[in-house]
Amino acid sequence: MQFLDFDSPVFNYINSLSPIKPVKSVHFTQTFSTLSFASLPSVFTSPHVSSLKDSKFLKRHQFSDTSKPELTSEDAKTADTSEGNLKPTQNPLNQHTGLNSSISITDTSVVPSNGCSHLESRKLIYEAVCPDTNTLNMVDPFASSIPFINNGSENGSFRTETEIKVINQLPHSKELTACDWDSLISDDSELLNFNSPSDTLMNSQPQASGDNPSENDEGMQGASENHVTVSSTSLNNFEVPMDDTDNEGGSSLYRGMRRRCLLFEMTGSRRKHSEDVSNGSSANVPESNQTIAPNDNNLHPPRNGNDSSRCILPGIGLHINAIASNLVDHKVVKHESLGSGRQLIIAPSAGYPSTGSGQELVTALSDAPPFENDTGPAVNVAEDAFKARGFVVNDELSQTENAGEAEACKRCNCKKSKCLKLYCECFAAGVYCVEPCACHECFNKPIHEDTVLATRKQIESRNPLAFAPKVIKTSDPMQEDESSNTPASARHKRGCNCKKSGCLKKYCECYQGGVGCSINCRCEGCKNTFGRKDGSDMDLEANECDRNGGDGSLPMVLHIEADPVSATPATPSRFGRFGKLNPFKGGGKLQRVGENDILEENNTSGNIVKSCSPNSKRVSPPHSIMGQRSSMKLILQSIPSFPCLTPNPKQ
DNA sequence: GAGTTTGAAACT
DNA sequence: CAGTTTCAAACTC
Repeated sequence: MQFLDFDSPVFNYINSLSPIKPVKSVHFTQTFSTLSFASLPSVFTSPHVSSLKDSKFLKRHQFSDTSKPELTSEDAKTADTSEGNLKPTQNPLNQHTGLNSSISITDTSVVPSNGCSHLESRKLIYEAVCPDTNTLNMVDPFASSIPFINNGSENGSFRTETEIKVINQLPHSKELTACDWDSLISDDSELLNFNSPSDTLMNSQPQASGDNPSENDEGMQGASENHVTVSSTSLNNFEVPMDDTDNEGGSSLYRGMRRRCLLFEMTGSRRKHSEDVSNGSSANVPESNQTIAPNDNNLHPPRNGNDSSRCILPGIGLHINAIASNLVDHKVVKHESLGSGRQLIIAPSAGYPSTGSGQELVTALSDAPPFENDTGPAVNVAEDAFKARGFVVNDELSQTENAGEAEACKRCNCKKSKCLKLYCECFAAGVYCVEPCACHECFNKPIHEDTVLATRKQIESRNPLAFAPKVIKTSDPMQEDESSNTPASARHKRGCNCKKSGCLKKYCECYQGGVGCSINCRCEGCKNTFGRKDGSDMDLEANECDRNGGDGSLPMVLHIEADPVSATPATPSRFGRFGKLNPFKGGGKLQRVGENDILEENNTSGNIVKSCSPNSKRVSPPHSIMGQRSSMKLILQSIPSFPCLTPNPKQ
């Protein structure tokens, strides 16, 4: 905001577009962040998840990678040096923001700053497809959200209804169901709101993020130097050059948002770059993948991939480990992010977050000042930010962060699997291995993206839920047992098969996931403190939780109330990561995890995500964020609800 | 840090 | 689908 010249034509223009005032943008920021998280919808990878999904993933994850990856050593240097300037790629912001960009009044025609017109076309198609792929939505947390985001981002502008319509008209668009788009478009007002914030962001935000230097080298430079070009409305253009002076302070929020956006965009941009550069790096990717992910093709590993902190792979479901990792990553982000914020990208998970999450973190950090109530130490701020975002962040998370640095640093140690099997925690969690990993002959790196994706596909073909979150909340009456109201209501998707551990050690996935055993378990001598297979001892849970709470070693479990519509198990974790919810139902509003109040308030909608830690501790919503709630809601809605729940086998 | 245990994942 | 093998995390010392 500060950077913005309120008097500038651009600003005026923006104002005219949106009722929202810049000042409020802050809230939006969070909201936005939330979106990011939210972006991931649910999740289960369904068998359908096709390449599309993958592709999306790739993009995402590129985002994540982007943070570093894009930067070549050279870039990195420049970026770093310039970082002060906020390398921030305008692109990211711009593109990404596009999402928000209501402003984006944009012409659909706008060519992304990136300049990849053809890409865009692809993207368009892709977008169209995405909506369809309910499956995607369902399946890939990343994917679902991504499409929109990416689209917007890639295109550099968010599509307005008109745009959307146009898209529909596109050849591929036919795949889209009208409903899908409708849902997307459905609420203009909301959309506007949503956008407006972003607009603000756009304007206000400097591109601090250096996230995608590569991507936007041009854009960025231009952006930084230039001022917003409203004309095309493309976000990219739109961007206001925040000059180097990114305000670290207030703008920081925006910055965070941007980053997220950037991440998404980055993917796309990355891909573009990668295309240029690589083609062959990766080995064999099934055509399907390629076709599906037009952009995916040549992924560039950001520098080897090593640099990239974990990159989230597309569409992978949450993994118990992932959760922990995420936590860890987040933490890391905090520390690092404070500085430049690039590092943040790490989203885990999945993560989801991935990416999103990672960014979120970043955002949080950077944003922290604005949000933070208490302004405590950076850490606190970050945590607050998390909570504020409604992340899955729950106490557990906090605990984990506090306690678990070691945990956070955990990485895989694969010797023979090449990190391409589910044995590998990183791979299973949908993230690339990073340097901290002690793996040998690791193929789970961006550089081998194609291989990774191909392997993923293969595994999914064998078991569609292989990458689905392992712990899910079952509201299914059938499965639900007495424990249903407790965190234990979450259950391991497959159940454990413990023979000797008594389900009291982390060998047991149920225990590890902080959930009780269920009828799905074949365990012997179950003593799971979170809930025995027979349903007894739930009372122990509380105690256990408390105990565990201390170490925070156990992953938190999100509870998602069963969505009648989506039979898919809501993956707690995923949601948590991405914060998205089931967009499926029309109007369903996503709730922030952990904010019980909100949940209650919005319960009517039906889809609710709750975050619970195994501890059952209640997560208290950030006080300061109240205003944000509304924004979140807006966001949620503004996020296109995924049209069809029905899995679209066809990608 | 090395070795053992464990159970999921993968294979047959 | 069941049995076996492989694998890497969790655990123990």
